[in-house]
Amino acid sequence: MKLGEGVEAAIHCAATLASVEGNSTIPGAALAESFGLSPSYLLKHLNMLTAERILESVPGPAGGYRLARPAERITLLDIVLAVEGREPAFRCGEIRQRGPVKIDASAYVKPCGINAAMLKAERAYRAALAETRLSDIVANYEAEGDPRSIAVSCAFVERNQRPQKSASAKQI
Amino acid sequence: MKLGEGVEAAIHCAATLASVEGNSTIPGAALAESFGLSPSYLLKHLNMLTAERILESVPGPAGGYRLARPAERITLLDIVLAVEGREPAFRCGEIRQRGPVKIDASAYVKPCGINAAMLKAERAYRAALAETRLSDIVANYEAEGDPRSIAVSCAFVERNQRPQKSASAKQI
DNA sequence: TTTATCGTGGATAATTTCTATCTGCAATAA
DNA sequence: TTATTGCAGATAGAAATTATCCACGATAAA
Repeated sequence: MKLGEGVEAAIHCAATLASVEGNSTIPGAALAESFGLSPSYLLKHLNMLTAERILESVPGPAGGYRLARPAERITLLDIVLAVEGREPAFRCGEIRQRGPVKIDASAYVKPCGINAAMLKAERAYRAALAETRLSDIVANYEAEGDPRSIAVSCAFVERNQRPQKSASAKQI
Repeated sequence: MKLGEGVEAAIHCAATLASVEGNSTIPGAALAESFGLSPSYLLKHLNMLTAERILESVPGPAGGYRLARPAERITLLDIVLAVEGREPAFRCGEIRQRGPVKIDASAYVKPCGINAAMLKAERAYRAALAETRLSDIVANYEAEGDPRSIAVSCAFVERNQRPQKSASAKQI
């Protein structure tokens, strides 16, 4: 069981974007630099977040990314599913049926109990992720984070956010 | 987020071994054949289960594998951790510190809030897995599984289980 | 004692997934 | 128009997973 490291980057970017004012945006390249990540690859993850309507992108010079809705309505589950995909971690290969003794497929119509138990656990996992909102992450960081680290973050946002004229963004 | 397919095989094997009588064993090759898996690779997973004291192995011509303790005291979590390892799915790479703006490391002594939230979710996942015992899986299968499928399983165990003289098994 | 069966561990290869980069294209503010 | 930015696709490298093979030690049965 493993999560791609893109998840961490995606959450950090979303948390950063939660701090921009109004409908301002931050360019993807700036986000990549602030986390020491390769821009090309980070954009892949940002695109996935955009495709899932978690971020909005504004093209053109002065463009960039911003949250598609308030941080109170974005959960960690939203972000994890956008980056990692919606498929469950456990996929039943129905190896029960793969042995040498072949019987009618109708004997396997009932879902495998093992699969059910694994999916139940994954529901618990997703439920826990769904309980944490992006705004909780930001609030906790602002309340308990080190002042020096917060100062760096605020300075970064100040320096890179770009106000947008209208609320227009990419409509898919 | 993904689980290796060895997990499914491991759980099925453990469930099968839960049906053998007394201290009898089943050879790994027989288990592999019954699930249509490559023997060489399945044995790797069985070895991990053995190393984690979930299975016991008996060498020699009449040897094989059996549960190391009653199915009531084996949970899905035991098996998943044995096969997939104990490391959490989310590993915080502390990308907060990787940007161009370097400040003292003491600013990052507090654990990342994102990491805490992800680990909390994983605890929920593991707790759910720990609630399901191997005996539950077997009982559910015997109660609700298709009779034809159960007949095949029982016949397989009958055909391949091998009584052992003593309770001796590999002592690591 | 000999032999055949079985588990163990290491080495190795094939396959897939993840990570990373590059390039051309579309959109848009200046 | 021009420069900046996001977007999509192709591609390649790295790493993990999956799979196979072989030599070895242990052991029950002949």
